[in-house]
Amino acid sequence: MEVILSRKEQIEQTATALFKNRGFSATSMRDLANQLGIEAASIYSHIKSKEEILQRVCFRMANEFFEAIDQADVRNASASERLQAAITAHVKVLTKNTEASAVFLHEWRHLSEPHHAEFLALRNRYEEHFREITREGIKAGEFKVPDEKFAVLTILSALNWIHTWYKPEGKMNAEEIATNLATMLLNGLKQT
Amino acid sequence: MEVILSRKEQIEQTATALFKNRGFSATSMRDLANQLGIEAASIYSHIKSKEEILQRVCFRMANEFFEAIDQADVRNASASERLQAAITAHVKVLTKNTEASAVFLHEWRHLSEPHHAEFLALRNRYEEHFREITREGIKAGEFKVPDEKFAVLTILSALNWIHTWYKPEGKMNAEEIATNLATMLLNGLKQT
DNA sequence: TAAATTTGCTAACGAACGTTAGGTTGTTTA
DNA sequence: TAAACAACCTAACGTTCGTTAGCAAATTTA
Repeated sequence: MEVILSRKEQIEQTATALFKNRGFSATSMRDLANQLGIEAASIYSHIKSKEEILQRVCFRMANEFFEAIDQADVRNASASERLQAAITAHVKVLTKNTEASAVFLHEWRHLSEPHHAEFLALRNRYEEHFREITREGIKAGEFKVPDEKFAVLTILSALNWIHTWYKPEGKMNAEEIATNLATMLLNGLKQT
Repeated sequence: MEVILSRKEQIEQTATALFKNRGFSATSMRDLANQLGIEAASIYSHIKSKEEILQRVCFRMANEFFEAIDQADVRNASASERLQAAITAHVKVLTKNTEASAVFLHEWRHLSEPHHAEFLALRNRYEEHFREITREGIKAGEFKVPDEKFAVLTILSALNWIHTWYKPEGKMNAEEIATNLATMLLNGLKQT
């Protein structure tokens, strides 16, 4: 199933890989052009600036994460079930595109204002979704944990390393990874 | 208790803060000089190159992490107790110096060869310590987890986010954070 | 007090950077 | 078939980069 990419999408994809491996600042437009087999100046027929690429990747991924947990959220379920669903959704987005995820997680700080602030607000809103579920679980007595902020940071931290080692051809598929992680982390919340 | 720093140590410390906040590549020698109140060229009276600073920080931290788990390791103890000790030691190093920890965790990839390879070998040896404990715990039936590599990656991932939010003046001190995290993560390993 | 060391300066180097201007070629649309 | 567009080129711009050379002043050591 070959997907035909426009030149602009090719540039974005190649840049994403470079941004993941070397970082945004350490990737030059000449590096990127070289990888594409064209001249650096030619890239500017398709994009406005180097930062525009970063912006597009960061905000597209933010959207994907939001859509994933929105679709996965089941009302009228226990906090455990809801958190399990959110974790699974998060892991699926992470594993579906590890390179863009890495950029989303690490390179956003090179965004200039106002995009930088806007990104942080989005991220906070995303994390708030997890905090809300966790708070409910604490209130209902499902989770025994001193602080929901602390718990959520720990959970997301554990998840957000996946992009460094996940390979589609590895022995665990995304589903299994999600299940294992969700089980492990939920058990951690339940005990005292 | 004011510690008197040599000029070289001042440079290293200031550079570490900048490397954490903006990244190695996005920090220029002129930025660093400006922060120190001197000219960029003056820095070269004390160090050989920009990368030398990065090398010193990365390998000094690697040493600190090794020393911490070596001192903390208690033989003739259960895997749970040993892992608890290792987690606590790791967290203590992380919280004692969040800036150098951030550089250690994220900026090492800008090391050139052979330092880059040497660093990765050290990191692998460090993680092997955790894997060995976890393997033993699985064998002894203490931990119910499908794969020790997976478990260790998850544990260290959860720990290695601390530097982004930990503040010495926050409501949890390093000891409490370590205890909470160790409890949570160990419980995650024990259940099925 | 003489010598050595530390700490800083100004000036400048060559290289790399993101980006623009202006043009050519081939393909698609009206 | 003419016009519009997509995709790329060469050449060059102004800026910033890490770093070196050579020198000056202050402080420490012998």
